[in-house]
Amino acid sequence: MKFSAITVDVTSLGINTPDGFFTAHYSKRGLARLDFPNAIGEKSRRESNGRPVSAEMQAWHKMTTRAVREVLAGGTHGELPPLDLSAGTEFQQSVWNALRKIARGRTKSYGEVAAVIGRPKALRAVGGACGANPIPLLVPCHRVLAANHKLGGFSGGLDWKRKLLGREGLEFFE
DNA sequence: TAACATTCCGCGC
DNA sequence: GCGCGGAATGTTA
Repeated sequence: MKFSAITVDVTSLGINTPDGFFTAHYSKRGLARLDFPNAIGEKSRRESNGRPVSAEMQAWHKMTTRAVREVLAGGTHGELPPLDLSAGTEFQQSVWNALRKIARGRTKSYGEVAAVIGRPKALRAVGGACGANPIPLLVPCHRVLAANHKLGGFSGGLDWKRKLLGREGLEFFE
């Protein structure tokens, strides 16, 4: 089931946090992507395209900003803007949906997540879906560990995963 | 077809 | 217990 990429104009807005400058991308449907500060050429960090941002989008960005800061501080995020997950396949969306149900400070293994969505043997694919997750932090892909309670991997860098888990109170990973 | 952010089993240490 | 090698596994580009 594929959906060839439609071109949707997205607006990029920055989020300044004690941990760096995140970038949020919004489509008409909601928050479509969230980028870590990290990284490689720190791509485009331009704020919107010069054009005024709609009131609705400003409201979304306000929620996103607050949510990101709260998560970084180790708390629970409050209200979130609508998430635009239309970029993912159905399988990926069901995985991301399952991830959102993991409470703060809790973890699941890739196998458990696979079982939750009714495909116990697709555990390997769950890993792939996590890697494709466009909205880390808000979709807590960092709470998924390997079965033996090992870290597994993380797109944004394993140090992030450790840091986030540590701030949620899992002292094991400090 | 060839990757994988997996997991399980059997080794040897 | 820990680490390594190898095999089976579902989804994706």
